[in-house]
Amino acid sequence: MRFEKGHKAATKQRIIDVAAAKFRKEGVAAVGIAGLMADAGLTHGGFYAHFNSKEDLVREAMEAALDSTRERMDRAASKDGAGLEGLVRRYLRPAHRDTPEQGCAIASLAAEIARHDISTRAAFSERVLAFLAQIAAQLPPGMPDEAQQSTAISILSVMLGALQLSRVVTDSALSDEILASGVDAALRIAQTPQ
Amino acid sequence: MRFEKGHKAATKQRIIDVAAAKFRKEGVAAVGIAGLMADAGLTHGGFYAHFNSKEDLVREAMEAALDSTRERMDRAASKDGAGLEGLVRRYLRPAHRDTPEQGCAIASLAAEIARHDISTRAAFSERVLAFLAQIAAQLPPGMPDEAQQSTAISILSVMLGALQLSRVVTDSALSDEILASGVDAALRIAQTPQ
DNA sequence: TGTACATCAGTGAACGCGCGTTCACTGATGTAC
DNA sequence: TGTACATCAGTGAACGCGCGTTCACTGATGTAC
Repeated sequence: MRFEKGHKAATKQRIIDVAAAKFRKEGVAAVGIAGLMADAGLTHGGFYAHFNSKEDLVREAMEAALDSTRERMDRAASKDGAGLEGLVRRYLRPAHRDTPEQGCAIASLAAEIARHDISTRAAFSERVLAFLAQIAAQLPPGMPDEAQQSTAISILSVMLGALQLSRVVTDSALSDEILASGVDAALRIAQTPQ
Repeated sequence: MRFEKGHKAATKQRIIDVAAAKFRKEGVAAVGIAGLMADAGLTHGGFYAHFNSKEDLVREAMEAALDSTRERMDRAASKDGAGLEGLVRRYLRPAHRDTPEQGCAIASLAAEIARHDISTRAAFSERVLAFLAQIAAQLPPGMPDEAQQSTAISILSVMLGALQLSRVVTDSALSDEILASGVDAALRIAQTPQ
């Protein structure tokens, strides 16, 4: 063979990683195959040796992005027993707002993915459920199961909404205030009995 | 003149209305000038008699969309003294989830607009502030000003986040649950003292 | 009142460009003899 | 050990198409004489 064993798989992973960053930063529709492949150090023709279509890459890149964000959130919650507060503060910090290319793909892509194929949305949904389970695991003990699910949904909603608002507004003081308000609200939702 | 007085202004308004719906339904990047003009009953060449660029239309259509949504929310809050609960329930009802083309452009377009020109984002910001003021006006009396602003931000965040989540998940029971959880959380945020 | 001309919203061909996708080809390596 | 061939990841030209934008033109009307 021309290439060492595992070379093709490594190339595919590189394309996925580049795509996961570009999609989050620029939006799926704004990213072209040629530019993407160039960023991965390849020419566009080789793309279809790795993926059947752009939509296939969208699904795989979005899965990779969401999995990596969830792992980061897990670490933020575990570190020093920081729990839900650690997770929420990590999610709603300025560094996350300012680096969407490494950030949560729900915040950067949910509205766009909602207009994609059902199969892409299904894969997205699966990851949303994983996020919800992760948040639920950090809730105060003694909460009934349905209340846990509902509370986790509300916390994820406020995190998403606040991150997006903080990214779109042009007043940086307001943007910071949005992040801070999101943290407060998320923690209050976790504490308030249903 | 070939056309009655006000004809050109009416045509421009028609283009804006069509664009406001298409952008919200399909995303800005996915909407082309030619298709847009065809939907307005015109040919694409005439577009630049009304707008300097697509970006100009994006700004105007987004403004129109946000203003109309805010008016609807105002009516929902005023009707029968429904207040904040009326507003939130209207925002997070299945009909809103299912008709993004007539719905809130913050939910459908915030992430995409965050990647646009600063001037488009500034116009967007202005409307976000108007939404926040509108929500603040519905909060229980006696809340300090900063708490009002912070609470309004959190309520808007949870409404946005929940609407987007409800649109992207593929399980319709979960989607309904997300809307219901969003309503609960928004109302609890309004009631909880800071 | 009748004719010539000015106006201008809208038309449609054309511009260069990038899109997603296909495909014949390249060329460095491993394998067969 | 040396040569011929098979493999296959990656290349780059080409496909039809739609993009945003420009521009010479149309043609129905209002105005000037």
